[in-house]
Amino acid sequence: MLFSIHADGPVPIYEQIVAQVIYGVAAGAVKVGSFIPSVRELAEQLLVHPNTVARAYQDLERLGVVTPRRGRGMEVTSQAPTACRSKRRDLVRRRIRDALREAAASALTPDEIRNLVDEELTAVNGKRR
Amino acid sequence: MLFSIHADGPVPIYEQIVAQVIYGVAAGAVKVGSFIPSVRELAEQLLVHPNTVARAYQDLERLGVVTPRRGRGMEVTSQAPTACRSKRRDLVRRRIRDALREAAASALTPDEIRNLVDEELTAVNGKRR
Amino acid sequence: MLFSIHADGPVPIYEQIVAQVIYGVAAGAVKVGSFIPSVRELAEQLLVHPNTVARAYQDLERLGVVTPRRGRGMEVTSQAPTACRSKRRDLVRRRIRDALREAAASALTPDEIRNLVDEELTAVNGKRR
Amino acid sequence: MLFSIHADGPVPIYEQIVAQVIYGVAAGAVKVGSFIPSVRELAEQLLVHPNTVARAYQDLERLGVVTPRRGRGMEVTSQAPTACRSKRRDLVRRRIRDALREAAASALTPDEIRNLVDEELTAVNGKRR
DNA sequence: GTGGTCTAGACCACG
DNA sequence: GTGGTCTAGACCACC
Repeated sequence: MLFSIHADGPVPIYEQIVAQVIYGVAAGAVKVGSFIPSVRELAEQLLVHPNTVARAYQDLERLGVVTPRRGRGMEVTSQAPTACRSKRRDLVRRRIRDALREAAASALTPDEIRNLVDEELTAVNGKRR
Repeated sequence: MLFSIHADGPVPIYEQIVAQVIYGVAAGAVKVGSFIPSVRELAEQLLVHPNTVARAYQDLERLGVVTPRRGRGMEVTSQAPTACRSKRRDLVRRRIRDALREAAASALTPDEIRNLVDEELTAVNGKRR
Repeated sequence: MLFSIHADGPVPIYEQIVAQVIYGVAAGAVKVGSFIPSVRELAEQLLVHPNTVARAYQDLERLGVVTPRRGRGMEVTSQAPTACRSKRRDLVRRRIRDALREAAASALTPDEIRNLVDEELTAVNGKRR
Repeated sequence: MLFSIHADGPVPIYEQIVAQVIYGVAAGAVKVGSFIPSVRELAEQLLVHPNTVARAYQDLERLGVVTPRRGRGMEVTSQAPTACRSKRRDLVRRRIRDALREAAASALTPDEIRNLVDEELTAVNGKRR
C-alpha cells in the first residue's frame, strides 16, 4: 500500500488517506480480510500526526470499508470492494461533473470545452504510460 | 448581470461572485466602462453578507478587472475582456485537469474515465440546449 | 437547550452531545432552521474542550441533523425532525433489545425478567413525575 | 459448557466469557467442584487470544466463582451458585435500568417506551420457545 | 501491540 | 464571530 500525501493544497490530509484506501481497495490492491497499516505506523510513514490518521480510519469505518479488530487493527470488510468501486466511481464522476458544469457556466463554447478536455485527457494518459 | 449563488457547497461565495463577474466580462455580457453593482446592492440581491461581496470586489480589483471610481462604484477596465478570457480559460482548465488527475489516481482505466467524461459532457451540453 | 453531561462513565462525551441534540430535535424542543449553540459556546457551557463539541457536531452533520452555515453556525435541517424521531426510536429500541437479550441469555425465567422490567419501569416513570 | 462469543460489538470478549460462566453456574449447568476449561483450551475453542481468556478467569477468581487448583485448573467454588445468581440478577437489572433511563431521557412518552419494551419482550421470548 | 477519547492550543478560511 | 484542520501528547480499554 503506497500513499502519496500532499500536506499543502486544499484537500485535507485525512481525506487524501481515505480516498487512497478506497482506491486501493477498489483496484484490488488491498484484499478483503487484510489489515491496513496501524494508525501509528501510517502516521510515522506519512510524517503526520496519529490523530490525523485516526480520523481517516474513523471515516473509513463509517463507510463500512474497514472494521476495527480490537488489539489487532483495522480489517478490510467483505463488502469493501463493492462499496469502494461504487464510491470511487461516485467521487470521480462528481469531480468531472463539477468541472464540466463550471466550464459550461463560464460561457465557453462546447467546442472549446471539448478541446480543453481532450488536451487534459491526453496529458493525463501520457503520464500513466 | 445575473448571479446564481450556492451558499452551501464547497465553493466559497466570494469565489463564485468573482468567477461570475469574470465569466460575464469574458462572454461580453459586461461591457468595458460599465459599472458592476455596488457592494450593498449586490449583497442585498444575493442575500449574502456585504463583507463577502466586498472581498470578491477586492479580488476583482486586484485582478485588474474593475477599478474603483470614487463615489460612483467599480468600473470595468479596458483590459478586463482580455484578462477575463485568459483567466476564464485558466480556471476551467485547472478544474478539468484536477478532476482528470483524480480520475487517473483512482486507478480507473483510461476507458472508464473517458466514458465518464463523455457521459457528463453530453449531460452538460444537454442542459445548455 | 439543556445539556447534562456525565464526563465519567462509559459513554463518550461527544456521543452524549449527539444523543441529546437528537432527542431535543425529536421532542420538538429544537426547531428547524434554528441554530444549535456554537462550538465554543457549548464547550464553555459544558466545561469540555471545543474539539469534543466539534466532533459531536461533525457526527450530527453526517447524520443530516444540522448543516454548517459558514460564519454563522450549525443550522437544524428540514429533515432533522423526521430523522431524529426515527433515530431516537432506533437508539432506544436497540438498547432495550440488547438488555432483554442479555436477560434471556442469562437463563433467567421470562417471569423473572418481566418482574425486573416492571420494577425498573415504574422506577423510571416515578422519576419523571 | 457452550460459549457464544461476538468478537465485534461493543462488549469486550473477556466480559462475555465472564458473564457466560456466571450464567452457567447460576442456571445450574456448571456444577460446584467441576472444572471450567483451561485457558488454552477455551482460547482455541473460541478463536480468541489466550490473554483474553486469562483475564476473564482472573475476574472470575476475583469474584470467588472459581479457584485455581495447581496443575488441574479452575474449580467452581461452593459459594459460586449463590454468588452467581446474585450477580446475574445485578447484571441484568443494571442493563435494563440503563436502557430504560436512556429511554426516559429521550423524551419518548411512557406509553411509547412501554410499547417498545413489550415488543422486544415478546420478540425475545419468542426466540426462546 | 491496537484503536478510542480527551485536552490543549495553533492556524486557517469564511462571513 | 463561525467551523475545519492539524499537531501534540496524555490516558484508557482491549488483545
